[in-house]
Amino acid sequence: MKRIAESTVRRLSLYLRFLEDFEERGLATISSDELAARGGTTSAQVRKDLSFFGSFGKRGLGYAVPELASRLRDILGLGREWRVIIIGAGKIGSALAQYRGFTQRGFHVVGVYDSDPAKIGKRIDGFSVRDLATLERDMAREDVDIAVLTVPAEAAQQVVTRVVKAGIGAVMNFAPVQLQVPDHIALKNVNMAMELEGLSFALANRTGLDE
Amino acid sequence: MKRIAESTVRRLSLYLRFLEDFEERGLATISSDELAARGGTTSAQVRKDLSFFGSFGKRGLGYAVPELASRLRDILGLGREWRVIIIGAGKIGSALAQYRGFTQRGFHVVGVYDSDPAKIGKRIDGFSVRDLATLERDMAREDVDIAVLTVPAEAAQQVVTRVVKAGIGAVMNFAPVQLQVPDHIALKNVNMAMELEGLSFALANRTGLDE
DNA sequence: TTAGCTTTGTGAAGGAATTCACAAGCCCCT
DNA sequence: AGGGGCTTGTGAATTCCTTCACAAAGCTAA
Repeated sequence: MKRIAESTVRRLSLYLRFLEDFEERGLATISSDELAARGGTTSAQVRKDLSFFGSFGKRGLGYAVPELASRLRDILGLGREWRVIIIGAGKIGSALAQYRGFTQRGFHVVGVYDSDPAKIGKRIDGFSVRDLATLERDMAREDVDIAVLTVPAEAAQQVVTRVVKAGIGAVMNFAPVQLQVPDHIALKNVNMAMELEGLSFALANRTGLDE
Repeated sequence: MKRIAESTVRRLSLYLRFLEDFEERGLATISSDELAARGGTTSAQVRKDLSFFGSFGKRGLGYAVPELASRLRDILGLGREWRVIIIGAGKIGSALAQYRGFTQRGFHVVGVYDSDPAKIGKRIDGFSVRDLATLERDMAREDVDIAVLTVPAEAAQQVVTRVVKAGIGAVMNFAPVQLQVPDHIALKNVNMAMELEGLSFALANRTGLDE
């Protein structure tokens, strides 16, 4: 398959959310134009994005809402449950562990880890925080697809090396460092400070930057 | 000034973090090559990014670490304090209110709001959660630069309209909706679900997508 | 002072993503 | 059955971003 741009995948994700909205409201079809208006993009962009994966619409009519939603879920791999561990039971890690949006979209948190003895054993939303030392043993026992890293920046590289070695497929990194991982591992960085600095730049330079 | 790409600003933010690292360790100069290696990019990219704002290096030598760091802070508007309000005192909002990284980089949280009577008045890390109804009155009294939105998706557009009307300059939106704001308002979306779906896509399609 | 090594700054080239624009297809109405 | 009105799917054009490649400059050492 042709390489799909990151930006395309992000938009597919957006489209899906709108489609689910429409689905709930019982609408049968939607046009690329309507989808575009919701997502702040253009109808050509919507059609191009979808065209990478096939042609799902009917000319003159638009897209069948439930069908397109279902196709997008397939494309995005949301048909199955992904098993997630959260490493780092601090503020952010705990908030994420309790975040309902995860489960709603098929991301099932199976474990929360920390290396701080004060946190190990604590209960967070039904999970008992596990000792990071047992990570490898646990991962050998239970399948884990995605690791969410909410550890301090200094520890992040070391931890990611461990989860990669233990066979993780994807990593979501909240630490403000650029992690080194092998090419076949999917890596996403979420960096609050960087986002804020983007806003700061815009404010300082009075540039609108609506995404 | 020429329009600066979003991606460039993100990288500047990264570079700055590395420079601060180097600064702490007392290194005097750094080359575009070293900066690039840290940031997972190329030296040409680093030089091009910087070139939009001037020429800060010395040929044959590289960049003076403290000087470049200081220039980047200026460019990113980190020389001053930005005043931030958080709207939505749920899990994520509370975690952000307590997030030290904000203050460390000059983002000063001046208020936390909610409209739920059960949350109003509660203390979060030194703040008493304010009634959202008083938003406009408060904003007229105290300068606010940035609003962080951690409200439910259904409420987000309505709330953003209010803060924009009240004179906000920038918005960081955690709700999984695409907000409509005037062109002159800077808007950043942080969307956990979208990031996860990016990973899901990568896993489902076995595509490495190191950013 | 000059030669040799290094690294910047930047036009030009190349590549990637978005937008344009239109033929092809579908539906409805008469 | 044919015409009119819409909307898709997609090559081509365009715009935006990254990479190349090299002249210009600085430093060191002899």
